[in-house]
Amino acid sequence: MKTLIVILGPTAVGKTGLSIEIAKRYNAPILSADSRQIYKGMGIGTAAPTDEELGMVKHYFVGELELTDYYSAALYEENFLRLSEELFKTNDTLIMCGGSMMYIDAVCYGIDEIPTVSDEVRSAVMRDFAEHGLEAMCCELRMRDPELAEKIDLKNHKRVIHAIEICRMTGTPFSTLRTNTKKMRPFNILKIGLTRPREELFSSISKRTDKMIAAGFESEARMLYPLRNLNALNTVGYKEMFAYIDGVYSLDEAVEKIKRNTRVYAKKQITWFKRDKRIHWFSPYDKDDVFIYIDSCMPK
RNA sequence: GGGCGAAUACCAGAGUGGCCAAAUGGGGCAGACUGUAAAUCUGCUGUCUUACGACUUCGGUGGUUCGAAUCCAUCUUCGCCCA
Repeated sequence: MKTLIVILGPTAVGKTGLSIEIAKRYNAPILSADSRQIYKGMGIGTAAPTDEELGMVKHYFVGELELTDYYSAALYEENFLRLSEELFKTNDTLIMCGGSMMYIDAVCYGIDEIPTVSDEVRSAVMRDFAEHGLEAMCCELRMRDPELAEKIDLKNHKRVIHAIEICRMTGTPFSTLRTNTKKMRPFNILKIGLTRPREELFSSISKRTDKMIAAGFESEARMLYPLRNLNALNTVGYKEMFAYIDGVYSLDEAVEKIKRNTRVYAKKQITWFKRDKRIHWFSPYDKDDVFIYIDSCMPK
């Protein structure tokens, strides 16, 4: 039986380091589960594995996409499953490492089949939203899919807009496409969550941010600045650096904002992962405990 | 030594007799989440497990008043100015 070891946890907790050690020990490649490290040119700001680290263990899904590429959790699921099937032919163990909650869940539990929204529909909906506002969109949603309108957060324009996109796209209510069923995978999944006391995590975030700056984050951001409107760059770290380049913040202010927004992000990750009872939690310092746990779960 | 000003919840900072447990911002906490998710959105933030409720607060103390964060006296601390 094949095994996928999932290393997850909030940002800056120490996933990369531990995943490499586990990878070496089990002679397994690492499949990153990070919605931003997957893009090219964002290595510093996303704290992606360094060239040295990439040299130690074969990594996938790191620095592969162009910033202009469309991507989503569903695409990730598809790509991941195809790749893992291939890799499992020669490996008993694969490692997934990352903190993108939805990507991890898409692979572990599956995500419903929903057609990709065409550019025409998307821009038409966006235009309507810009012209008529959120309330009008909510009205449309109540008409097209009353069931969903009851369920989703109508103050969250992203949700409302997407729901309408799907309804218009398919001609059927979005809710009929949501099966809410968990898919089975042809491999074992072992979820290792890394966690540390809040204060420690926050100080780690602070230190890592300072390191990014020292490592040349500003010039990386300046390089990407012309592309700042791309979704891939609607990302903690880059947003604040772009505001600094625009003169909205001083560098110090930008750094403070980055630290704060990274803390917020880490909290959201923690909140999400809390729900998943299949995760076994460890301190990143207790490597031996992690190894013992993995060994005890490995089929032999 | 003298004069003036300030002291408000974790921080900053409004409030200058009742509508004040006290605006607003920051920070913090909690939550939602099925297609760009490091996105987007929500709630809480004096204490009392929940509150239409109760209790304790606005530097300290003592007053005035039916009623004080708001007025008076005094003390303490800080800032500025004159010596």
